[in-house]
Amino acid sequence: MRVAREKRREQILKAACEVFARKGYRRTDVQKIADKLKVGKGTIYRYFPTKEELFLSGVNSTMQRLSDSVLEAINRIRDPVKSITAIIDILMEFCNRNRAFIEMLVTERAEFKDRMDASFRALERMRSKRIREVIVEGQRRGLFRKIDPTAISVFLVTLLSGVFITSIPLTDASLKREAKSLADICLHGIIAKKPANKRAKR
Amino acid sequence: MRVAREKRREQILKAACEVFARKGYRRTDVQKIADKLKVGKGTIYRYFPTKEELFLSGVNSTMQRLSDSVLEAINRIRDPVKSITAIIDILMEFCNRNRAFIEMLVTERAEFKDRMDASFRALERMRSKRIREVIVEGQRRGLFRKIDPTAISVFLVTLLSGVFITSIPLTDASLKREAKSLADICLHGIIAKKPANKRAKR
Amino acid sequence: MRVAREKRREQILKAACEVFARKGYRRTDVQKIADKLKVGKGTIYRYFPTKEELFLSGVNSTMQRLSDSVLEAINRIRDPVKSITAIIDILMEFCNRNRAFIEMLVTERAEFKDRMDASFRALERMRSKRIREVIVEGQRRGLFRKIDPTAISVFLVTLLSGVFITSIPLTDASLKREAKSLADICLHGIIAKKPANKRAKR
Amino acid sequence: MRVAREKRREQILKAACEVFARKGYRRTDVQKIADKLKVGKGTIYRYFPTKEELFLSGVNSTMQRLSDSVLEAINRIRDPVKSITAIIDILMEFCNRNRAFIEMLVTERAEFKDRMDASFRALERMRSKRIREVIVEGQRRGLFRKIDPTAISVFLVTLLSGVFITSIPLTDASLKREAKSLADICLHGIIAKKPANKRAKR
DNA sequence: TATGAATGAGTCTTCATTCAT
DNA sequence: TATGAATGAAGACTCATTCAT
Repeated sequence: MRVAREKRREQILKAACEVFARKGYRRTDVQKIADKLKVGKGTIYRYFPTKEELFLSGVNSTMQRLSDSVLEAINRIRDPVKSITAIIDILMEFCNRNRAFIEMLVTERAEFKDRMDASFRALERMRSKRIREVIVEGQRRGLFRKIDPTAISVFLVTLLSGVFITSIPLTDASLKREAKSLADICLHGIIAKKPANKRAKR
Repeated sequence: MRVAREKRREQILKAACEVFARKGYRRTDVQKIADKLKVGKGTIYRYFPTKEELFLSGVNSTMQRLSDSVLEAINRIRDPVKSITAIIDILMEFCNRNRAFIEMLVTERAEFKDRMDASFRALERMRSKRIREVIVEGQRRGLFRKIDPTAISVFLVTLLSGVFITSIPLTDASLKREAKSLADICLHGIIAKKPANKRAKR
Repeated sequence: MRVAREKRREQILKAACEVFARKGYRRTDVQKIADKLKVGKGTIYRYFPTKEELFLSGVNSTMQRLSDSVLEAINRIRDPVKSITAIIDILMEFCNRNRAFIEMLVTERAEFKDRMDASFRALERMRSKRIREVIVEGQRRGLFRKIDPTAISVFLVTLLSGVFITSIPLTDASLKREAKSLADICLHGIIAKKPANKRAKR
Repeated sequence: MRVAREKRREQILKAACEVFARKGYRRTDVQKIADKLKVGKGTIYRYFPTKEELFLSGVNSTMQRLSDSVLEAINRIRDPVKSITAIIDILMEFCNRNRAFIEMLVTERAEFKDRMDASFRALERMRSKRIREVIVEGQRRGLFRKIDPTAISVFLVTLLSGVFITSIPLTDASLKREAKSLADICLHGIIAKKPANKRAKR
């Protein structure tokens, strides 16, 4: 069945992501992706020169989407506190929606260490650079504690990475709740603030 | 070269972990492990029935070690605040020491989802159960904020998972420093605590 | 782009020969031929039922041209000595002009042994039959040595075959020169003719 | 069935040459070679990393043998005239004995133009260099006509190349006869030497 | 017990050919 | 008539596992 070029490309990418996500890169037979689409194996190779390219295309396009929405939120929201909350929110939602994809991403790290880390790290660096800006701005406004901004940024990236890989299927409602509590603890910590005199003694 | 059975088993396990860690499960050729040990391939199969078994044995034994030292710390330390700090510390040190292994673990998730998640989740559940106990105890003593203990436990597991995968090579000194700052933010949050009247408004 | 059927056929044949010559039969992708002509792949199949047929058509038509010009020369030239010279000349010029094609022919032998040798040998037999006639005529007139005409014919065919495959790019001038010296040695041999008494002693 | 390493290598090379010779490089399925040896396909890949390498190894080892025996003859024989005869003789015998291989060689030229021509041309150059020396020596002794030695060498190489590809199965006896007549014509030419009265006496 | 040669199922990739548009 | 998207058979190569020595 003939289909417009760009559309077919999208179809293949989507199906491939699903199968890769479910089985992992190595265990995925290109034939399986073809079967899923009820398409000949050759068709897939008309659109992507190798299995690897297919995989990486899926990864990159999804990563781009994520990165874009995080950056957009940071740029849109003026309040640093809300920015932090928003980032956690967006990431959790993304992870929940793309659970399968995340699995894929994780695999990829091991498989494509070399070829991938480039684009991967690039995104990461950009992300943490923006996050750092948010932090510095928050400190400037006296909203955030005056500790090394890098330490905060490392903390956030670590937490966000954790969100990335621990994703458990959640309903929309419980997702919101969980994102909220994560942000809350992230912002206020675990320790009870001793009322009058004694602050957290550290 | 004849060696006591148990010792040889350990040797193989160690070499296997190293190679698996570097190349990933699929990309690791059993021959490579044999080469590394200067041993025939058949020898390896005399100790482990399949490649998969070899891999899983490596994972389990290492995970067990990690789990043990975390639990030991929790059991030993009576102060909940110090427990939190200690857990982060231990985990970071472990991850720093076993970077290669972590890579392996990560791969594994995708590869062995079915066979592995059992033992994996078991550890995780146990770990978060103990962490939960620490939290509840902390709240009982008025040290921790009175919020849903599950929320805190989820927060901590998420953060620790992040530690798990974002591991970057660190010197012992900087490792300590980073663990400390992570624990600090974890405990006190990001928000500046407005002194007298105004609390963090969120 | 509509073109008269016969003309289009020629175009395809020409392009195909060039590509086949450069890459060899197996390594030639029909797509490449289509690309070269800026034509759809299907179009080619409208003119030639299979890739093999396309290839063989190219071979046959070129071989026919060569064979025709050799025979024409033999028929036109009445002097057997000049005939020999002419044959060498024509062949060398042909090989020089169709170097790429020759490569193709050579490949073909291995690829199409069965289907091809028929037409190939046919030409060869015909050619050597004519050459034999030239020789016999030369002997009748006392121009050629009275040795087994078959031996001479075998010698010539062998030499000509050598010309066929050793073709090196030559300018027109050096081609002429080389053809001349080849013919010269072919006619007079290598051995110095001892003047007075001692003839070539063999 | 286990076999000594070197011996197995030879077996594979031999079988491969035969199959390649019969079917051509491209049409040969490595499986076929394995079948012929009643061996697993993997076994072949234990000895030769790729099909191409297997092919080239066969070519090179045989070419080496040929080149060696030609050079040996040239070095051994002191009489330039006999050298010429010997070269033709050796080559014809070699071609007759290795007909299948020759087919393979011919294919190779087209398939491996780049990778192969190196070793091919090297041999060729070496061979024609030695042949040239024989010619110059013959001229020095007044045995050969005083024409450009390069012309003679080109003539001989062309003729020998022709021998190479026109090989037709021959009995030992007819082979000897044919080699003899080829050398004879090569040495004395076709033209009858009209002295005074006596015709070419042969 | 230790070895490494042998095996062949499993996969990626190519490309001649078909056929809906 | 011309096209080029789709197809799937064919074939190179890998590597876990077996087993004779």
